[in-house]
Amino acid sequence: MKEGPDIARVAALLGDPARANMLTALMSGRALTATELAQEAGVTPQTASSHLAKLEAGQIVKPRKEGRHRYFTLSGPDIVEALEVLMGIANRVGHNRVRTGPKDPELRKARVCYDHLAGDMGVALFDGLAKRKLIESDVNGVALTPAGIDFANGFGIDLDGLRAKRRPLCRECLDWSARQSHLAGSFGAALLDRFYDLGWARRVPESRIVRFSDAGEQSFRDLINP
Amino acid sequence: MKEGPDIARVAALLGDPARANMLTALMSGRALTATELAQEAGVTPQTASSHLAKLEAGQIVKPRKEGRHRYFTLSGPDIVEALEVLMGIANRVGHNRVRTGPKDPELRKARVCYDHLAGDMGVALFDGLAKRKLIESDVNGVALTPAGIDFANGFGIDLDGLRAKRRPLCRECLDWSARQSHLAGSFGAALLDRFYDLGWARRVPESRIVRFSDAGEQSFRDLINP
DNA sequence: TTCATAGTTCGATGCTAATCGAAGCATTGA
DNA sequence: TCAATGCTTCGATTAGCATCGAACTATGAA
Repeated sequence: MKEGPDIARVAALLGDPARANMLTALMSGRALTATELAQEAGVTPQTASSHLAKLEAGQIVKPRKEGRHRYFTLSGPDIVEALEVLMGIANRVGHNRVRTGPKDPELRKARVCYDHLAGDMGVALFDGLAKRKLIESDVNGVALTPAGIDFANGFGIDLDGLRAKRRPLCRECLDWSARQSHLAGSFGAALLDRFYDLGWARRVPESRIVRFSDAGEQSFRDLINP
Repeated sequence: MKEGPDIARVAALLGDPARANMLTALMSGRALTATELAQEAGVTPQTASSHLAKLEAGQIVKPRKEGRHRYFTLSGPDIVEALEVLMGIANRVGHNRVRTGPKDPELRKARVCYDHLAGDMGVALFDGLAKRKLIESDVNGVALTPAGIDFANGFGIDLDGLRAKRRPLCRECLDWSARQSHLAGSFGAALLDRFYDLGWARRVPESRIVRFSDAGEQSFRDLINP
């Protein structure tokens, strides 16, 4: 008999198109209701309910009851990690969904990865901050330099507040479309929040796309390439 | 319509018990023949052939023809990464098939997990490095401390060379015989290579067992418990 | 109370895929 | 040439499961 963790059981849960669509939608970081997830997956509420029951039993998602809604979130960061790795593989071997809609180019350019910026602009942000020596990447991972700390404070980010949380400040996250690192962690999330607040960009509803205004994109370019 | 990489297709390939068994066996890093993989998976050669054809079409494994054998290997380090992440999730949510660990005591003591050390000694290595504060583990994973970087350089490991690769330097890999973490990633692999080079240990052919010499084991104990 | 919405359960259906026996190639060795 | 081994293809069987219509429960609003 085989020993060890039963990866087939977990992988099978991620291996159904409808469930994969739901989980991908949850990577936006928002909690979604059962009905919303049904729409995301393109199935009826009954089918979605069956899938969600399976995902819940397998502890892939966590439900939270609120009024007559049930909101679902991913059960942990390891799920996000697994989905990202699988996306990387699917991308490498060319398993892309055949019908690449009009959204695809926008998605590759700038999208939200859980709560931080990914896509070409996410990678550009990471590289730009590194080139300006605001972040520094050593064997431990990424960290803010002293200059980076000054920058963050000047940019309106409450670093002390972020540090109080358990979550790491900076973290690399591999981008499936660009195949390079972008900036994750609470600092990465805070940066994206500031972009929203400054009006540089906004979320396109019902998708993971982050759309920059012309002026916002110019400001962004100035930021990373002064 | 949905956009992005088709993770369901990849996940479904990993989501069948027979295929998952084969892939887990290939994590030993050795190339295995179709018949060997059939035995590992506990299915007949015909069934295994069908599975291998699917895995090959999905570019999860790579075949290499040699005489009248076909040797299979995993198609890339990202596959290993995916399997490791899935193992971590499966363990976290308690999806274990485990009743008993590896029966062979030697296998339980020290074996290779793809390319790094697993088993009791793998766990001891992880704990020892942590106790010496050479590695540090936070919510997002493991990382080398500054002292760890010095140690690695002094131990003959080319960290800059390792970092040039896309593969993560440090990663926790859950040990299913000891049920604790051992050290994976390129640094974990480099450590095991050094053990071989230093003559501390060698691979037992035709198995995943790593056999330490008496002197080698003593040096290993000194390393992790100075 | 009555109606509307959110979500689930049940049952039927239909499709996919895993499995293995039997037979067929292909390579190697005698 | 013949036999043995490694592996694949074919065909039939089976089981699981995704799907949805219909009916049911629960919450909230009028």
